[in-house]
Amino acid sequence: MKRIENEDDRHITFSKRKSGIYKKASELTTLCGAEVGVVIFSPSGKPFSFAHPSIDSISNRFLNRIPPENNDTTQALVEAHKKMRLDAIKEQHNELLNDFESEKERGKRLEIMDKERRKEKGWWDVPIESLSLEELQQMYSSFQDIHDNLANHLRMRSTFGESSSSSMFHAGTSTQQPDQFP
Amino acid sequence: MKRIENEDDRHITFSKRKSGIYKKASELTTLCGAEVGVVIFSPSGKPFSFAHPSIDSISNRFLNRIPPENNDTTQALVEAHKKMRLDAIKEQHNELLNDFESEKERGKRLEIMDKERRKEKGWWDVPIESLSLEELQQMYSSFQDIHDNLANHLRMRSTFGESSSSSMFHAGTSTQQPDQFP
DNA sequence: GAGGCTATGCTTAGTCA
DNA sequence: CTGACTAAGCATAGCCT
Repeated sequence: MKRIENEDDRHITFSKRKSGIYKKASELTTLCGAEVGVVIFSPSGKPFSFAHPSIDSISNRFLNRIPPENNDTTQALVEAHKKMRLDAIKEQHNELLNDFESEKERGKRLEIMDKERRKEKGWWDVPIESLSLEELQQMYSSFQDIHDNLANHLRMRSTFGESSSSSMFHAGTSTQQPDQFP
Repeated sequence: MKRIENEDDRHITFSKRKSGIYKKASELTTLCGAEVGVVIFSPSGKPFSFAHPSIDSISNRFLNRIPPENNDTTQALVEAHKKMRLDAIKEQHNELLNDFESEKERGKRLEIMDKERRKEKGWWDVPIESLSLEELQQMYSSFQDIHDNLANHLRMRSTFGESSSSSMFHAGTSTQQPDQFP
């Protein structure tokens, strides 16, 4: 499976397969009741897209809104869209563009904050769900080290009392020594 | 062709066909050099997505910008019915919405991580020497809990495991890779 | 939930209109 | 760019682990 070099063949294949994907997508919606959106850029950069039940429904779902109307058939939606006045679409388009831009900037801001906080606060303060298996394993062994560390400390204290000399020992500064997970 | 009524069958079909669509999409990119993005909501409302080369690349292309960083690795983030053809503005409109949704999804993800991180104030990052024996013991058992928690998590993952290796598909939980641990 | 298996039917490449 | 046609190949429903 590799790139089709002949230009005409490539275009034909693109068109046919695009239709094929649209069909698969619609079948998924009818069979499973899923909502599907597809965006495709042709090799020449032309944009195509498909969505069911409608773009609005899918975007509303993203925006946690209640769909204003959800009983429309796809055909009806297509007709409705065709009937929409050009300037109305353009207006919405521009509005969306603005929203998209601010949303994108917000995302960037959050991401930067995220990274900075991670630097400040340390590697352990991360939601477990978002970690890969390897990262989780590393975290596990790191905590094991800390755990052992604390155990030693407790043992020392209860044996020799408060005689700790090194003043600024932090629990979390243990060195990483990846152990095998049982 | 109609909705599958049996719930189990419907879920299985959904999962298989989703993979099928992802495959078709990736084939389209390799055969024709197209860029494809797919967003799917399962019948239960769970979001899935697929994109090649990446969501960012596609949205940047749409915004006529030069991609800030173009890693060709396939990423996960994000189909159909009889073919319907839309005019160029409608298509652009849809694409913008799709990209907007993806961006929103990403923002939401980051925000959730942010909140979760805010909740926990890093209570363990305290000099051990400054703790009383009692506090130290509490800390010890807390770390034991975390430790056990991680162990459970690891066991669950390695048993029922998310198919974490194939990076092309993801279940909408997170695409964010945390920084590497020390 | 994931993956293997098989018969069936659908999709596709190639070609022409 | 779309439609039709055919042979070959692929996806999938259903069933099982």
